[in-house]
Amino acid sequence: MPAELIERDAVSRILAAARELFAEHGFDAVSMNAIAEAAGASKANIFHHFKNKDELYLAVLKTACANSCEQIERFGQDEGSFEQRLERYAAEHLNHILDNEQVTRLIQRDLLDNGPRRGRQFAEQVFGQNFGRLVEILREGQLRGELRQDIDPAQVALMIIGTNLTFFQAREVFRHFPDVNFAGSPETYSRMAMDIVLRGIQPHGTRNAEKE
Amino acid sequence: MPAELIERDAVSRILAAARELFAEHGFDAVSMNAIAEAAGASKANIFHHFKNKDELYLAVLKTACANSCEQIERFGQDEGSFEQRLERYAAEHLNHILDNEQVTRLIQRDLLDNGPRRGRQFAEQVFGQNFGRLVEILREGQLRGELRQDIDPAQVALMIIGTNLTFFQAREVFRHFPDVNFAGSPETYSRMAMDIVLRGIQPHGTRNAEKE
DNA sequence: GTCTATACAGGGATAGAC
DNA sequence: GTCTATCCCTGTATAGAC
Repeated sequence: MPAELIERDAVSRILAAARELFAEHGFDAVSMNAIAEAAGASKANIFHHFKNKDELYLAVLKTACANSCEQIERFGQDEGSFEQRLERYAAEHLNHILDNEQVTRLIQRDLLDNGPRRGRQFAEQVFGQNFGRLVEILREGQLRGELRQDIDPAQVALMIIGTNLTFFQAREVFRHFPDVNFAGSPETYSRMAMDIVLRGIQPHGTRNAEKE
Repeated sequence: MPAELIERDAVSRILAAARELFAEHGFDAVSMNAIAEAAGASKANIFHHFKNKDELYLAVLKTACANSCEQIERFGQDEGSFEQRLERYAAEHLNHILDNEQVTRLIQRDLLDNGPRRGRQFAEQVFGQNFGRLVEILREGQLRGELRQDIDPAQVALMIIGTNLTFFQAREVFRHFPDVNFAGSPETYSRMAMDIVLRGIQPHGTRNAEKE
Protein backbone atom coordinates (compact mmCIF):
# COMPACT_ATOMS: atom_id res chain seq x y z
CA MET A 1 0.00 0.00 0.00
CA PRO A 2 1.20 3.57 -0.64
CA ALA A 3 2.50 4.28 2.82
CA GLU A 4 2.54 8.03 2.62
CA LEU A 5 -0.83 9.34 3.52
CA ILE A 6 -3.14 6.45 4.12
CA GLU A 7 -5.94 6.24 6.61
CA ARG A 8 -7.22 9.67 5.70
CA ASP A 9 -10.56 10.46 4.18
CA ALA A 10 -10.94 10.54 0.45
CA VAL A 11 -11.06 14.31 0.12
CA SER A 12 -7.71 14.70 1.88
CA ARG A 13 -6.13 12.03 -0.23
CA ILE A 14 -7.47 13.59 -3.39
CA LEU A 15 -6.21 17.04 -2.44
CA ALA A 16 -2.79 15.70 -1.53
CA ALA A 17 -2.44 13.72 -4.73
CA ALA A 18 -3.65 16.63 -6.81
CA ARG A 19 -1.28 19.04 -5.12
CA GLU A 20 1.67 16.81 -5.78
CA LEU A 21 0.80 16.17 -9.40
CA PHE A 22 -0.16 19.73 -10.27
CA ALA A 23 3.01 21.03 -8.68
CA GLU A 24 5.16 18.53 -10.52
CA HIS A 25 3.66 18.63 -13.98
CA GLY A 26 1.28 21.59 -14.23
CA PHE A 27 -2.46 21.82 -14.60
CA ASP A 28 -2.88 20.64 -18.17
CA ALA A 29 -0.39 17.83 -17.97
CA VAL A 30 -2.31 16.13 -15.17
CA SER A 31 -5.40 14.09 -15.92
CA MET A 32 -8.19 13.29 -13.53
CA ASN A 33 -7.37 9.67 -14.18
CA ALA A 34 -3.87 10.17 -12.83
CA ILE A 35 -5.14 11.98 -9.76
CA ALA A 36 -7.71 9.28 -9.09
CA GLU A 37 -5.11 6.57 -9.30
CA ALA A 38 -2.63 8.42 -7.08
CA ALA A 39 -5.33 9.16 -4.52
CA GLY A 40 -6.64 5.64 -4.49
CA ALA A 41 -10.11 6.81 -5.42
CA SER A 42 -12.32 6.59 -8.47
CA LYS A 43 -12.53 9.40 -10.94
CA ALA A 44 -16.25 9.67 -10.37
CA ASN A 45 -15.66 10.17 -6.69
CA ILE A 46 -13.44 13.15 -7.35
CA PHE A 47 -16.18 14.69 -9.43
CA HIS A 48 -18.55 13.99 -6.58
CA HIS A 49 -16.47 16.14 -4.23
CA PHE A 50 -15.32 18.78 -6.72
CA LYS A 51 -17.51 20.21 -9.41
CA ASN A 52 -14.80 20.05 -12.07
CA LYS A 53 -11.05 20.05 -12.59
CA ASP A 54 -10.74 23.78 -12.21
CA GLU A 55 -12.45 23.75 -8.87
CA LEU A 56 -10.20 20.97 -7.65
CA TYR A 57 -7.17 22.97 -8.69
CA LEU A 58 -8.51 26.01 -6.92
CA ALA A 59 -9.14 24.03 -3.77
CA VAL A 60 -5.60 22.72 -3.86
CA LEU A 61 -4.19 26.20 -4.22
CA LYS A 62 -6.43 27.57 -1.52
CA THR A 63 -5.52 25.08 1.19
CA ALA A 64 -1.86 25.10 0.22
CA CYS A 65 -1.61 28.89 0.34
CA ALA A 66 -3.54 29.17 3.57
CA ASN A 67 -1.13 26.76 5.18
CA SER A 68 1.84 28.59 3.75
CA CYS A 69 0.62 31.99 4.90
CA GLU A 70 0.21 30.69 8.40
CA GLN A 71 3.89 29.83 8.52
CA ILE A 72 4.99 33.09 7.00
CA GLU A 73 3.27 34.97 9.80
CA ARG A 74 5.93 33.76 12.18
CA PHE A 75 8.95 34.86 10.12
CA GLY A 76 11.19 37.43 11.75
CA GLN A 77 8.79 37.91 14.61
CA ASP A 78 11.27 37.65 17.43
CA GLU A 79 13.35 40.43 18.81
CA GLY A 80 16.92 41.17 17.91
CA SER A 81 18.80 43.82 15.99
CA PHE A 82 17.52 45.02 12.68
CA GLU A 83 20.19 43.15 10.79
CA GLN A 84 19.55 39.98 12.72
CA ARG A 85 15.86 40.15 11.97
CA LEU A 86 16.47 40.64 8.27
CA GLU A 87 19.00 37.88 8.13
CA ARG A 88 16.68 35.58 9.99
CA TYR A 89 13.76 36.45 7.75
CA ALA A 90 15.76 35.67 4.64
CA ALA A 91 16.98 32.37 6.02
CA GLU A 92 13.53 31.35 7.19
CA HIS A 93 11.99 32.32 3.92
CA LEU A 94 14.46 30.27 1.91
CA ASN A 95 13.96 27.38 4.26
CA HIS A 96 10.25 27.69 3.90
CA ILE A 97 10.13 27.63 0.11
CA LEU A 98 12.47 24.66 0.05
CA ASP A 99 10.40 22.79 2.59
CA ASN A 100 7.21 23.60 0.74
CA GLU A 101 8.47 22.85 -2.70
CA GLN A 102 5.08 21.88 -4.04
CA VAL A 103 3.37 25.09 -3.01
CA THR A 104 6.24 27.17 -4.33
CA ARG A 105 6.06 25.46 -7.67
CA LEU A 106 2.31 25.88 -7.82
CA ILE A 107 2.68 29.59 -7.25
CA GLN A 108 5.47 29.98 -9.75
CA ARG A 109 3.38 28.16 -12.32
CA ASP A 110 0.49 30.43 -11.62
CA LEU A 111 2.68 33.51 -11.97
CA LEU A 112 3.85 32.28 -15.33
CA ASP A 113 0.43 31.46 -16.72
CA ASN A 114 -1.16 34.18 -18.70
CA GLY A 115 -4.11 32.08 -19.57
CA PRO A 116 -6.96 31.23 -17.22
CA ARG A 117 -6.72 33.48 -14.23
CA ARG A 118 -7.69 30.62 -11.94
CA GLY A 119 -6.04 31.28 -8.60
CA ARG A 120 -3.92 34.29 -9.26
CA GLN A 121 -5.30 35.79 -6.09
CA PHE A 122 -3.65 33.13 -3.99
CA ALA A 123 -0.29 33.59 -5.62
CA GLU A 124 -0.57 37.31 -4.99
CA GLN A 125 -1.61 36.61 -1.45
CA VAL A 126 1.45 34.56 -0.54
CA PHE A 127 3.84 36.75 -2.46
CA GLY A 128 2.24 39.87 -1.08
CA GLN A 129 2.33 38.69 2.48
CA ASN A 130 6.05 38.04 2.39
CA PHE A 131 6.62 41.26 0.60
CA GLY A 132 4.52 43.27 3.02
CA ARG A 133 6.19 41.88 6.14
CA LEU A 134 9.63 42.58 4.76
CA VAL A 135 8.79 46.12 3.74
CA GLU A 136 7.43 46.66 7.22
CA ILE A 137 10.65 45.52 8.86
CA LEU A 138 12.70 47.61 6.49
CA ARG A 139 10.62 50.75 7.01
CA GLU A 140 11.02 50.38 10.72
CA GLY A 141 14.78 50.06 10.37
CA GLN A 142 14.85 53.09 8.15
CA LEU A 143 13.00 55.17 10.72
CA ARG A 144 15.56 54.19 13.30
CA GLY A 145 18.38 55.05 10.94
CA GLU A 146 19.56 51.48 10.62
CA LEU A 147 19.59 51.53 6.87
CA ARG A 148 20.23 54.12 4.22
CA GLN A 149 17.53 56.72 3.79
CA ASP A 150 18.03 56.97 0.05
CA ILE A 151 16.76 53.47 -0.53
CA ASP A 152 13.37 52.03 -1.43
CA PRO A 153 12.35 49.36 1.08
CA ALA A 154 10.23 47.68 -1.58
CA GLN A 155 13.31 47.31 -3.71
CA VAL A 156 15.23 45.61 -0.94
CA ALA A 157 12.33 43.34 -0.09
CA LEU A 158 12.06 42.27 -3.69
CA MET A 159 15.77 41.60 -3.89
CA ILE A 160 15.71 39.37 -0.85
CA ILE A 161 12.69 37.39 -1.97
CA GLY A 162 13.95 37.25 -5.51
CA THR A 163 17.37 36.02 -4.50
CA ASN A 164 15.75 33.17 -2.61
CA LEU A 165 13.33 32.33 -5.39
CA THR A 166 16.20 32.21 -7.83
CA PHE A 167 18.00 29.72 -5.66
CA PHE A 168 14.91 27.57 -5.54
CA GLN A 169 14.26 27.87 -9.23
CA ALA A 170 17.72 27.34 -10.60
CA ARG A 171 19.44 25.16 -8.04
CA GLU A 172 19.17 22.06 -10.20
CA VAL A 173 20.69 23.91 -13.11
CA PHE A 174 23.68 25.52 -11.47
CA ARG A 175 24.41 22.41 -9.50
CA HIS A 176 26.36 21.40 -12.60
CA PHE A 177 28.20 24.69 -12.98
CA PRO A 178 31.87 24.46 -12.03
CA ASP A 179 31.88 27.99 -10.60
CA VAL A 180 29.20 27.26 -8.04
CA ASN A 181 29.96 25.81 -4.64
CA PHE A 182 26.79 26.66 -2.77
CA ALA A 183 24.28 24.69 -4.85
CA GLY A 184 23.71 22.14 -2.13
CA SER A 185 23.78 24.51 0.77
CA PRO A 186 20.97 27.04 1.08
CA GLU A 187 22.40 28.19 4.41
CA THR A 188 25.68 29.21 2.82
CA TYR A 189 23.85 30.83 -0.04
CA SER A 190 21.53 32.79 2.20
CA ARG A 191 24.35 33.94 4.46
CA MET A 192 26.48 35.12 1.57
CA ALA A 193 23.64 36.86 -0.20
CA MET A 194 22.50 38.69 2.92
CA ASP A 195 26.07 39.69 3.67
CA ILE A 196 26.10 41.60 0.40
CA VAL A 197 22.63 43.05 0.82
CA LEU A 198 23.21 44.15 4.40
CA ARG A 199 26.41 45.87 3.51
CA GLY A 200 24.72 47.43 0.52
CA ILE A 201 21.94 48.98 2.54
CA GLN A 202 23.93 50.14 5.53
CA PRO A 203 23.90 53.84 6.28
CA HIS A 204 26.99 55.53 4.85
CA GLY A 205 30.01 55.11 7.05
CA THR A 206 28.79 52.20 9.14
CA ARG A 207 31.01 49.19 9.54
CA ASN A 208 29.60 46.51 11.79
CA ALA A 209 28.36 43.73 9.57
CA GLU A 210 30.57 40.95 10.91
CA LYS A 211 29.76 39.21 14.15
CA GLU A 212 31.25 35.78 14.43
CA MET B 1 -5.13 39.60 -42.57
CA PRO B 2 -2.94 39.00 -39.51
CA ALA B 3 -0.51 41.81 -40.19
CA GLU B 4 2.30 40.62 -37.97
CA LEU B 5 4.39 38.13 -39.82
CA ILE B 6 2.87 37.52 -43.21
CA GLU B 7 4.64 36.79 -46.45
CA ARG B 8 6.97 34.34 -44.79
CA ASP B 9 7.23 30.68 -45.54
CA ALA B 10 5.10 28.20 -43.67
CA VAL B 11 7.84 26.87 -41.43
CA SER B 12 8.67 30.35 -40.14
CA ARG B 13 5.02 31.10 -39.50
CA ILE B 14 4.54 27.82 -37.69
CA LEU B 15 7.60 28.37 -35.50
CA ALA B 16 6.54 31.92 -34.69
CA ALA B 17 2.99 30.92 -33.81
CA ALA B 18 4.19 27.98 -31.76
CA ARG B 19 6.70 30.09 -29.87
CA GLU B 20 4.07 32.63 -28.98
CA LEU B 21 1.51 30.08 -27.87
CA PHE B 22 3.92 27.83 -25.97
CA ALA B 23 5.38 30.83 -24.17
CA GLU B 24 1.97 32.18 -23.29
CA HIS B 25 0.19 29.03 -22.19
CA GLY B 26 2.68 26.21 -21.84
CA PHE B 27 3.25 23.05 -23.81
CA ASP B 28 0.25 21.02 -22.73
CA ALA B 29 -2.21 23.87 -22.90
CA VAL B 30 -1.54 24.46 -26.58
CA SER B 31 -3.08 22.20 -29.21
CA MET B 32 -1.77 21.60 -32.68
CA ASN B 33 -5.11 22.89 -33.88
CA ALA B 34 -4.47 26.22 -32.20
CA ILE B 35 -0.97 26.47 -33.65
CA ALA B 36 -2.22 25.63 -37.12
CA GLU B 37 -4.90 28.27 -36.95
CA ALA B 38 -2.53 30.93 -35.61
CA ALA B 39 0.05 30.10 -38.25
CA GLY B 40 -2.46 30.10 -41.07
CA ALA B 41 -1.54 26.56 -42.02
CA SER B 42 -3.17 23.18 -41.80
CA LYS B 43 -2.46 20.81 -38.99
CA ALA B 44 -1.28 18.18 -41.46
CA ASN B 45 1.25 20.60 -42.83
CA ILE B 46 2.77 21.09 -39.42
CA PHE B 47 3.17 17.36 -39.10
CA HIS B 48 4.75 17.35 -42.51
CA HIS B 49 7.49 19.69 -41.31
CA PHE B 50 7.84 18.42 -37.75
CA LYS B 51 7.66 14.78 -36.78
CA ASN B 52 5.47 15.44 -33.75
CA LYS B 53 4.53 18.02 -31.18
CA ASP B 54 7.60 17.42 -29.09
CA GLU B 55 9.90 18.02 -31.99
CA LEU B 56 8.13 21.23 -32.85
CA TYR B 57 8.54 22.42 -29.27
CA LEU B 58 12.20 21.53 -29.34
CA ALA B 59 12.71 23.38 -32.60
CA VAL B 60 11.05 26.44 -31.12
CA LEU B 61 13.29 26.34 -28.08
CA LYS B 62 16.37 25.78 -30.17
CA THR B 63 15.94 28.70 -32.53
CA ALA B 64 14.76 30.99 -29.75
CA CYS B 65 17.75 30.21 -27.56
CA ALA B 66 20.24 30.48 -30.37
CA ASN B 67 18.94 33.93 -31.16
CA SER B 68 19.00 34.90 -27.52
CA CYS B 69 22.54 33.70 -26.97
CA GLU B 70 23.74 35.70 -29.91
CA GLN B 71 22.53 38.88 -28.25
CA ILE B 72 23.98 37.97 -24.87
CA GLU B 73 27.43 37.76 -26.39
CA ARG B 74 27.43 41.51 -26.74
CA PHE B 75 26.57 42.36 -23.15
CA GLY B 76 29.15 44.34 -21.21
CA GLN B 77 31.67 44.04 -24.01
CA ASP B 78 32.71 47.66 -24.12
CA GLU B 79 35.35 49.26 -22.01
CA GLY B 80 34.78 51.27 -18.88
CA SER B 81 35.34 50.89 -15.18
CA PHE B 82 34.48 47.67 -13.44
CA GLU B 83 31.42 49.16 -11.85
CA GLN B 84 30.25 50.64 -15.09
CA ARG B 85 30.57 47.32 -16.87
CA LEU B 86 28.61 45.53 -14.18
CA GLU B 87 25.93 48.16 -14.16
CA ARG B 88 25.68 48.06 -17.90
CA TYR B 89 25.52 44.30 -17.96
CA ALA B 90 22.66 44.27 -15.48
CA ALA B 91 20.73 46.91 -17.39
CA GLU B 92 21.27 45.19 -20.72
CA HIS B 93 20.31 41.85 -19.30
CA LEU B 94 17.07 43.16 -17.86
CA ASN B 95 16.34 44.92 -21.10
CA HIS B 96 17.02 41.76 -23.00
CA ILE B 97 14.69 39.52 -21.04
CA LEU B 98 11.95 42.10 -21.25
CA ASP B 99 12.39 42.49 -24.98
CA ASN B 100 12.44 38.73 -25.43
CA GLU B 101 9.53 37.97 -23.19
CA GLN B 102 8.53 34.85 -25.07
CA VAL B 103 11.94 33.22 -24.88
CA THR B 104 12.28 34.08 -21.24
CA ARG B 105 8.93 32.54 -20.45
CA LEU B 106 9.75 29.46 -22.48
CA ILE B 107 12.93 28.95 -20.51
CA GLN B 108 11.28 29.57 -17.16
CA ARG B 109 8.58 27.07 -18.05
CA ASP B 110 11.15 24.56 -19.09
CA LEU B 111 13.01 25.06 -15.85
CA LEU B 112 9.85 24.45 -13.90
CA ASP B 113 8.96 21.29 -15.75
CA ASN B 114 11.70 19.52 -13.96
CA GLY B 115 10.69 16.01 -14.95
CA PRO B 116 12.53 13.63 -17.21
CA ARG B 117 11.34 15.98 -19.86
CA ARG B 118 12.51 18.01 -22.75
CA GLY B 119 15.19 20.54 -23.53
CA ARG B 120 16.67 21.34 -20.20
CA GLN B 121 19.85 21.80 -22.16
CA PHE B 122 18.65 25.09 -23.58
CA ALA B 123 17.81 26.53 -20.24
CA GLU B 124 21.28 25.60 -19.06
CA GLN B 125 22.76 27.05 -22.19
CA VAL B 126 21.18 30.50 -21.94
CA PHE B 127 21.35 30.71 -18.19
CA GLY B 128 24.87 29.39 -18.19
CA GLN B 129 26.07 31.82 -20.79
CA ASN B 130 24.85 34.80 -18.85
CA PHE B 131 26.17 33.35 -15.68
CA GLY B 132 29.57 32.60 -17.14
CA ARG B 133 30.08 36.04 -18.61
CA LEU B 134 29.17 37.70 -15.35
CA VAL B 135 31.45 35.51 -13.29
CA GLU B 136 34.23 36.33 -15.72
CA ILE B 137 33.74 40.06 -15.30
CA LEU B 138 33.57 39.69 -11.53
CA ARG B 139 36.71 37.55 -11.30
CA GLU B 140 38.59 40.10 -13.29
CA GLY B 141 37.43 42.86 -10.97
CA GLN B 142 38.43 40.81 -7.99
CA LEU B 143 41.93 40.32 -9.33
CA ARG B 144 42.26 44.06 -9.76
CA GLY B 145 41.00 44.61 -6.23
CA GLU B 146 37.83 46.31 -7.35
CA LEU B 147 35.57 44.14 -5.26
CA ARG B 148 35.86 42.37 -1.94
CA GLN B 149 38.10 39.34 -1.88
CA ASP B 150 35.91 37.49 0.61
CA ILE B 151 33.09 37.15 -1.87
CA ASP B 152 32.04 34.43 -4.27
CA PRO B 153 31.69 35.82 -7.80
CA ALA B 154 29.15 33.12 -8.60
CA GLN B 155 27.01 34.38 -5.75
CA VAL B 156 27.05 37.92 -7.06
CA ALA B 157 26.33 36.79 -10.61
CA LEU B 158 23.36 34.80 -9.42
CA MET B 159 22.06 37.73 -7.41
CA ILE B 160 22.19 40.05 -10.38
CA ILE B 161 20.53 37.63 -12.76
CA GLY B 162 18.01 36.59 -10.13
CA THR B 163 17.09 40.14 -9.29
CA ASN B 164 16.34 40.77 -12.92
CA LEU B 165 14.41 37.55 -13.38
CA THR B 166 12.32 38.38 -10.36
CA PHE B 167 11.40 41.70 -11.87
CA PHE B 168 10.36 39.98 -15.04
CA GLN B 169 8.45 37.28 -13.26
CA ALA B 170 6.58 39.33 -10.71
CA ARG B 171 6.17 42.73 -12.32
CA GLU B 172 2.52 42.15 -13.09
CA VAL B 173 1.86 41.18 -9.51
CA PHE B 174 3.61 43.97 -7.67
CA ARG B 175 2.26 46.49 -10.11
CA HIS B 176 -0.76 46.47 -7.81
CA PHE B 177 1.21 46.82 -4.60
CA PRO B 178 0.96 50.25 -3.02
CA ASP B 179 4.54 50.09 -1.75
CA VAL B 180 6.04 49.68 -5.19
CA ASN B 181 6.88 52.63 -7.42
CA PHE B 182 9.25 51.02 -9.87
CA ALA B 183 6.90 48.45 -11.40
CA GLY B 184 6.69 50.26 -14.71
CA SER B 185 10.31 51.33 -14.87
CA PRO B 186 12.93 48.63 -15.31
CA GLU B 187 15.60 51.32 -15.59
CA THR B 188 14.81 52.65 -12.14
CA TYR B 189 14.66 49.15 -10.77
CA SER B 190 17.96 48.13 -12.27
CA ARG B 191 19.72 51.27 -11.13
CA MET B 192 18.47 50.93 -7.57
CA ALA B 193 19.26 47.24 -7.35
CA MET B 194 22.76 47.64 -8.69
CA ASP B 195 23.36 50.53 -6.34
CA ILE B 196 22.82 48.15 -3.46
CA VAL B 197 24.82 45.32 -4.96
CA LEU B 198 27.76 47.51 -5.92
CA ARG B 199 27.95 49.00 -2.48
CA GLY B 200 27.64 45.55 -1.00
CA ILE B 201 30.57 44.14 -2.91
CA GLN B 202 32.93 47.11 -2.66
CA PRO B 203 36.24 46.48 -0.97
CA HIS B 204 36.11 47.58 2.66
CA GLY B 205 36.65 51.26 3.09
CA THR B 206 35.93 52.34 -0.45
CA ARG B 207 33.49 55.14 -1.09
CA ASN B 208 33.13 56.09 -4.71
CA ALA B 209 29.88 54.63 -5.88
CA GLU B 210 28.19 57.85 -6.97
CA LYS B 211 29.06 59.54 -10.20
CA GLU B 212 26.43 61.87 -11.49
C1' DG C 1 -19.81 8.38 -0.51
C1' DT C 2 -18.14 5.27 -3.50
C1' DC C 3 -18.07 2.56 -7.35
C1' DT C 4 -18.52 0.71 -12.82
C1' DA C 5 -19.83 1.97 -17.07
C1' DT C 6 -20.46 5.23 -20.51
C1' DA C 7 -21.15 9.55 -23.21
C1' DC C 8 -18.87 12.72 -26.10
C1' DA C 9 -15.51 16.27 -27.20
C1' DG C 10 -10.95 17.26 -28.39
C1' DG C 11 -6.28 15.77 -28.64
C1' DG C 12 -2.24 14.02 -31.66
C1' DA C 13 -1.25 11.89 -35.66
C1' DT C 14 -1.95 9.68 -40.60
C1' DA C 15 -3.85 8.75 -45.52
C1' DG C 16 -3.98 10.22 -49.72
C1' DA C 17 -5.48 13.73 -53.26
C1' DC C 18 -3.62 17.80 -55.44
C1' DG D 1 4.28 21.41 -49.73
C1' DT D 2 -0.21 21.87 -48.83
C1' DC D 3 -4.64 20.56 -48.19
C1' DT D 4 -9.33 17.75 -46.48
C1' DA D 5 -10.89 13.99 -44.27
C1' DT D 6 -10.37 10.64 -40.97
C1' DC D 7 -8.51 7.51 -37.22
C1' DC D 8 -8.06 6.39 -32.65
C1' DC D 9 -7.10 7.49 -28.08
C1' DT D 10 -7.46 9.98 -23.92
C1' DG D 11 -9.64 13.59 -21.47
C1' DT D 12 -13.49 15.58 -18.81
C1' DA D 13 -17.67 14.81 -17.07
C1' DT D 14 -22.19 12.19 -16.08
C1' DA D 15 -25.60 8.26 -15.07
C1' DG D 16 -27.04 5.32 -12.07
C1' DA D 17 -26.30 1.14 -9.06
C1' DC D 18 -24.75 0.05 -4.39
